[in-house]
Amino acid sequence: MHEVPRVRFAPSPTGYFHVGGARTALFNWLFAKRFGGVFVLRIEDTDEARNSPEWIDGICSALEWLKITWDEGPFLQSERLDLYAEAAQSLFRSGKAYYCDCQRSEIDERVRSAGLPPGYDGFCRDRGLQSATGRALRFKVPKEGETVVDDLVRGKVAFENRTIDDFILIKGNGAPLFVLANVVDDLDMRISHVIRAEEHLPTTPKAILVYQALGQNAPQFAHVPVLVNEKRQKLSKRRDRVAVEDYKEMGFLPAAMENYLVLLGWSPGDDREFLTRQDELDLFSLDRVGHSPSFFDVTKMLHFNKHYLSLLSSEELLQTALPFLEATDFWDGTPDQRSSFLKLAPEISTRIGLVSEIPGMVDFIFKSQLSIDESAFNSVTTDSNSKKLLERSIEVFSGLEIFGSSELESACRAWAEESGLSLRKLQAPIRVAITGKKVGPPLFSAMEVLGRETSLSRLSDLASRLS
RNA sequence: GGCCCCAUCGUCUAGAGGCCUAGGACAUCACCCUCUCAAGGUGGAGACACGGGUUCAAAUCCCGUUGGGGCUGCCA
Repeated sequence: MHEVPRVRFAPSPTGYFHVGGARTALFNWLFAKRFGGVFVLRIEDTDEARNSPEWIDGICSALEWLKITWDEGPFLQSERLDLYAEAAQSLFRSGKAYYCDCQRSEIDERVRSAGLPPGYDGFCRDRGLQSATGRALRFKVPKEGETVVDDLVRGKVAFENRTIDDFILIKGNGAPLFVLANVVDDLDMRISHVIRAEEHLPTTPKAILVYQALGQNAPQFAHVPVLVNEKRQKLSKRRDRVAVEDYKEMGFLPAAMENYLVLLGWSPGDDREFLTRQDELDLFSLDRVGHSPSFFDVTKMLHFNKHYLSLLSSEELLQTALPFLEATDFWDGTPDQRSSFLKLAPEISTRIGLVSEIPGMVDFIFKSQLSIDESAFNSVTTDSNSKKLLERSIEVFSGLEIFGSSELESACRAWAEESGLSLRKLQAPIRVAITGKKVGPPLFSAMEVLGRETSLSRLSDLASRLS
């Protein structure tokens, strides 16, 4: 490569930022950064009817969340309309494009009665129409020959020109269609590699034809496979859960999402799966991108999330948990609360799959009034020994010099020994009394964090509720 | 309908003619570990869509079939 690559990510702001878009952006970013290149962010908002400016912020913040940074942009196509108009005029003047006043219904009618395949029939191709309001500008596709896309991931893909309709360059309202806008911008922004989803492959010969008509060289293309749902259909905003924002709110870590996404359609070639950003940078290449669509499997992404969660330090876990804690009614972020959280953090990081599970895992420490799960409470009441065990536990724990997890544990083990009960059995009602749940972080650590006074009072609280 | 793409365990994939009795990971099952639950460990089940070629040899190359998907818009 003689020059540093310049790539672009060009989403259209028609909804929440899509996981498929995130993967495309990531591939672009990795490709550019691996070779010291430039990543351009461009917003394709030429269709007024479908775009909404508020989605742009969402796209940018999702990219930032994933640490996919752009070097140039965001450029808005809506602010570059004169550039497209200029290119369109030059195409018209050189006879490479023509004006058309056909309505869709007229075209359909003609095509249907002539028994032609759906598409434009070239009705205005030789009518010599001049520019007028409401008239669209169409590209005059050569009748002969073929246009070859030399794709970096799929190889050469040939399209016969006669199968390509005279497509629209400028709409009747004067706005450009994406093919034109894309070509003009990619030229203007000196884009060297267009890396995008496979769904764009069929429109690529059109773009190439426009480059040729403009007397310019086309960039290199690389079409990466699409992401599909469980029915193997392209992920869609309407029917599938695709918003990056949603996954963030569910409690996925950006590093986990990135690691999962990079493996969708690409692999490093060996058995490694956990990859750091640096690994990805060292290893990513377009020739290792696969050719078939990948199912976006949240279950596997959850596995990556667990892994990255378990890697966090206590302080990091607190930081990532904060937005979720602050949404609860028991967290007020006092130094005491923070230090309690930090003490228990190592015990919870391997017990959660999502950051959003953290509040439910630690609430018992912070709630002044413990609520006991119905099923947990039932499990205690159905065991006739529970009350005795709880009362005895108070005696055992009260005698402790130090209320620490190892002291609590040894005391329980000794008690289990003398009573002939298993530790498993013995701790069950205590756990419910302390945490209000049947499962949770290790009991003795939980009690240590909670402290002697609160622990003992919770034990007697539950004991007194039993007959 | 036309054009184009794709095809290895349920899923993500490794595999670029002999290393394949097809490897790994997720999910799943069993066991171990264990104060609950996780985590971790060990093991099990589980795939080259089909049919023809080419070749001494094919998951790998070619053709076809089947299946899936995308595009076919004055959306991107």
